[in-house]
Amino acid sequence: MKRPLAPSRRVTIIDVAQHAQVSTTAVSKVLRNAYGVSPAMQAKVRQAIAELGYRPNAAARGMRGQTYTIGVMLPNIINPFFSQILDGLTEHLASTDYQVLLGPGCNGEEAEAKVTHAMIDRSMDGLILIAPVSSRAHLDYVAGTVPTVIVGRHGRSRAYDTVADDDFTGAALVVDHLADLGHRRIGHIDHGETDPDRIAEMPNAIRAAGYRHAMQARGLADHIDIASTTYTQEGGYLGAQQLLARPVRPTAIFAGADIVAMGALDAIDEAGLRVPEDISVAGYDNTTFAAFRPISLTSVDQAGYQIGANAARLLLDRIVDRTRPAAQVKLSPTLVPRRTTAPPAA
Amino acid sequence: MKRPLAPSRRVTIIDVAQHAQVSTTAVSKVLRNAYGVSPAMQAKVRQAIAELGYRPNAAARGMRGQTYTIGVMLPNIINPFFSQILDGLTEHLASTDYQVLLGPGCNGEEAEAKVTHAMIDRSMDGLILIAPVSSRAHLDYVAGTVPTVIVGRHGRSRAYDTVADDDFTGAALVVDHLADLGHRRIGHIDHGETDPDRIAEMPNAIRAAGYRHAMQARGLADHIDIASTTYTQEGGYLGAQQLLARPVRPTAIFAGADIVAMGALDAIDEAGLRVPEDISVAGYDNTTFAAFRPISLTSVDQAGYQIGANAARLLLDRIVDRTRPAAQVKLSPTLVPRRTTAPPAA
DNA sequence: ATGAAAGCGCTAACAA
DNA sequence: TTGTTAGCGCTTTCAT
Repeated sequence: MKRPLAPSRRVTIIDVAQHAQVSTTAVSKVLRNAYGVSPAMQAKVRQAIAELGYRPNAAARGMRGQTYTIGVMLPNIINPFFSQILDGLTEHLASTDYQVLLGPGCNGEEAEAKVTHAMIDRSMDGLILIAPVSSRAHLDYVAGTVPTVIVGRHGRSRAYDTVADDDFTGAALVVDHLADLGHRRIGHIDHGETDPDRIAEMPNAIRAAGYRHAMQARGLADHIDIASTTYTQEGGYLGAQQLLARPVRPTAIFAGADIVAMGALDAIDEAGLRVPEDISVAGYDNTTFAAFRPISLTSVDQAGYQIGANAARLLLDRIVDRTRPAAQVKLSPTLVPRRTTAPPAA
Repeated sequence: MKRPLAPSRRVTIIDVAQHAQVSTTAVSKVLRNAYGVSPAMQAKVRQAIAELGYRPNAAARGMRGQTYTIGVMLPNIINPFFSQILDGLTEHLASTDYQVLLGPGCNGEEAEAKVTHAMIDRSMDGLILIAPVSSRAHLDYVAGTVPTVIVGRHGRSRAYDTVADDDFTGAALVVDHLADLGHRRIGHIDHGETDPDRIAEMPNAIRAAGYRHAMQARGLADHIDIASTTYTQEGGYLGAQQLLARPVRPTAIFAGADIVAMGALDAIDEAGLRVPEDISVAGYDNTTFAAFRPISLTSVDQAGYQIGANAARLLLDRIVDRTRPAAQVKLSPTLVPRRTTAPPAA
């Protein structure tokens, strides 16, 4: 650690300029790969930067130009699906000058507002909001203030781009898989939604709609049976209890999320039933634990990595041109059959 | 969204000052709860702030004073243990003016350096580094630049505070649990470490040392058997394969992390053995999935929430007084027995 | 208790 | 192509 002994004042653009015998403007231009710098100048400046170990002060840059920071808001950090999105994002941004910073575990509109405001206050160059629950009004406000991409929500807006997996099709994949196995009484555990905006936009609502539609398409309209709880383990437990208490029990349960399926397994085990012999169970999200051998849960894999990569691409585009028309990217999920689904007992 | 039709320039401290008929200095003081403002001034300014919907520009604040931002570096976002730490952190910081931003999924020294630099470049007021793998030199450099707390690493330094769980004791909890059940041949799967600094500081190395020590303390020194791989599912798989191939097989495996235990279960299942009838398995971290019914893994719970809360407290202290002596907080883990451990076959 | 004014490090407009 | 200069929005002396 070679450092001057002086009370280490941080190296500034002025130090670099003096060291390289050029103007600060020149240094600034080199930093931003801006137009109008001779190769000789480039070399001189880069060398000075390296020699002094200079790093630009992001706050100062932010006062005039960009901060080279992209904010990503996540609903929580435990869902591995988000981790995949993040991988796609960071990998796509790795070759750029942008740094990704995450807004931590928020749930509910208030927390989301706090995080989005914090990011705007910090002059971030662009925002990626993953599965936000905020109102349309808030999303429009955010997108009106800073380039924004919304991930995992189906509503479209002129103000922001969206990237989402096709949850409607994903639900159909599950229904078809179970129906192909011979199931007819296929129940669904849903995350209940009452707000009309949300019913139109939130993935959980789309999955429920996809379930209904697919059941009809398979001629199983009479067997549509939804337990409306929440996308939590507890919700899965309660939802499965409801479904198991029906006069005629379903032979398969489509849980709207893997974590919901975990709760369902609890209830099924408590009821003394076996999976998949007595009842099949499928989840959604293909979370890491779905693949663990003792669980081996049939699930739907969202193209997390691609979602992230697309979001990054759209955001960079929009930072360059804030006026281009909003884009909607929809990606296709795939079914991952495992050992929790099997033909129904004869 | 009532906003002026003008190309919405952001409200600044000058707008507030004019609106409240006071100086910008006064507004600044109110913002920072600084000394020397009359109640009347307070009221006037606060009202103006509310009426204009003013929010301070963090970049501008950072140029002279604080950014009110705390950076948290996480090794990855999928480990639920980190999520608990984060809960403790954010809850402790919720009542303050500080905003937490996360540095995303890094693995390896290079990525850690990138994130820590990015946080320093953005003038963050304090950093919390969770389970960093960087060299002591880099940690000292970071801590010398900005108030820093290191979480989950056992080395101490004058430059930074540390918060860690007592992995040595945690490993003993597992060994004692298994020995109490009657096991003698207890194998361990380790994340191999060669660097001397790391062997002294990294949790995995401490766990291995704790395992050795506890085995000796129970008079089982002859049965110490470590498969040195990595803390991954793959590492667990390979490690268990090694242990199962011994001339005399262990009756219990202590995996250094829950994810490692998942890999071990794969290998055990492949070998046609049952858990816990033929072999017991214990993990470490008490990750969310350990509690899922099909897994039900005996594990060690680290006091994640407390770790986070302590880290936040120490950091705030240090931001106030950068010269106070460094503190080391060590918290106690607890064993969570579940269904993967049982007495050995007779 | 209050305010005027300097300046943090950088970028952008403009001059040369 | 290069350099000069004026701020960006805030905090911090330092007067008053």
